[in-house]
Amino acid sequence: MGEDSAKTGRRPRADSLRNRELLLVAARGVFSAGGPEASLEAVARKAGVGIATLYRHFPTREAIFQAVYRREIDQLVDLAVTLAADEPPLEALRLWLRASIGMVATKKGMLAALAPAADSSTELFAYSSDQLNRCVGNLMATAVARGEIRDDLDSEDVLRALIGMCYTREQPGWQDKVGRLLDVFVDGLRMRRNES
Amino acid sequence: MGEDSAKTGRRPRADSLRNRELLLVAARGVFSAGGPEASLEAVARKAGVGIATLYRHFPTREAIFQAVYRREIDQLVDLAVTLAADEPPLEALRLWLRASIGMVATKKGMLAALAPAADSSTELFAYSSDQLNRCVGNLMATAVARGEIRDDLDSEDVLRALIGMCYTREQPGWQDKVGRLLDVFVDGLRMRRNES
DNA sequence: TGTTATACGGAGGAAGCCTCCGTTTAGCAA
DNA sequence: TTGCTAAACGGAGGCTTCCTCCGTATAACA
Repeated sequence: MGEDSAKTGRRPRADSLRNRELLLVAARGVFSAGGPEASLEAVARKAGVGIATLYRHFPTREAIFQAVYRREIDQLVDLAVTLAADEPPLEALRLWLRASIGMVATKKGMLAALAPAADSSTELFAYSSDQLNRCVGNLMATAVARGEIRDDLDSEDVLRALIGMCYTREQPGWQDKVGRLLDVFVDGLRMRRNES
Repeated sequence: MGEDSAKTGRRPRADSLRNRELLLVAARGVFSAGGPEASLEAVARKAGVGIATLYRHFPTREAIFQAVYRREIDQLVDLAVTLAADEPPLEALRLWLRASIGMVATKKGMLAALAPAADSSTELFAYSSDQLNRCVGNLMATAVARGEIRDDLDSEDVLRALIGMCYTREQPGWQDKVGRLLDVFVDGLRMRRNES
C-alpha cells in the first residue's frame, strides 16, 4: 500500500493515491449520513472500489475514521484562514460555524467509535480540540477588535454552543435546523449599535 | 406473546414467562460484558432459547435493553433498602456503590444504543436518574446523621464520581479496578475521628 | 382427555465483516 | 518502446449476525 512503497524508493502508484482519495470522500459522506455504524462495504461501493482496496488502505474501522476526521479538522482550519481573509469578521465566523456542522456530524459518530481504542484517539481528540479552539479564537478576536461582537465569551463557549446544538436529536434535516439556530446565535453575538 | 394473551383472559403460558426471565438474565450478562453491540443471537444462545423466542418477547433491540435496564434500576432500589436495614450506614453505601458498577456497565451501552429513539428512552433515563439519586441520598443521609461521613456532598456528586470512575477505558478487568477506586473514595468520605 | 390458542425452535435469505488469491497495472530500467 | 516486477486491484467465499416465516409442540381450559 501507499505508505509501504516509500521503503523501496518507488513512487506510490497513481491509482493507489486516487483510490485513497475516493475512499476518504465516500467515507465522509457515508459516516455523516449514517453514523459510524455505517457499513464499510457501503463506503467501498460509493467510492467505486473493491472492498479489499478499502481494507488495504485502512486496515481497521478506526483507521478510516481517524483519517476522515483529521482531514475534516484540517479543512476547517484552512477554511477559517480563507474566510478571515475574504469576509467581514462576523460573517466569517457565521460561515465557519455553519461549515462545522458537517464536521460535528461525522465526529458524533467518531466519539462512540473511537472509545474502545483509547491511545491513538485521545491524541487525535486533543489535537482537534486545540485546532478548533484556535480557529474560533482567531475569528472571534478579529470580530471583537472591530467591535462587531461582544467580548465576554471565549472560544470554548462558542464551540460548546455549536456542539450542543448539534446534539438535537437527529431527525431528517437536522443539519438545516442547526444551521438556522446557529444564525440566530451569531446574531445574538452582535454588538447592538445603531438599530432602527 | 405474553402481553397479548391478556386480551383473551387466558393466563400467560408458564414457558413464556420462564423464557422471558431467562432472556433477561442472559441479556444482562451479555450486555454487561460486551456492550450494546453484542449480538442478540448470543443472548438467545446463552438463554438456551431459539432466536425467534427472543424476537417474540422483544421485537427490537431497544425493547430488550429497556427491559434489562429498568430491571437493573429496580434491583438497585431494592438492594439499597436491604443494605440500609442490614448494614452499618457507611458499609451500606460502599456495598451499594460496588453493586452499581454492574449497572453502569450495562447502561454505558444503553446510552449509545438508545440514542436513536429519543422518546421512550429519555423518559426511562429520567426515571432512573431519579431513582438512583433517591437511593444514594437515603444511604448518605443515614450515614451523615450518624456522623460517619462528611456532609458537604450531595447524592449527585457521588453518582457523578461513580459514573466517572466507570468511564476509565474498558480494559479487561476494569470492573475490579473501579471497585477498588470506589473503596478508596468511600474511605475518603469518612469522618476522621479518633485514628491512631 | 380433547381442543385450540399460544409459544417454540430453527431454517433460510439478506447483509456485513474480513481474508485470500488470481489478475491487472503503474513505475522504472533497458 | 518494450518488458519486467512490485504494487495494487477486485471480488469470491467463509463466517457471523439480523430478522422472518412456518411447521411443530404444549400449556391452559373445558
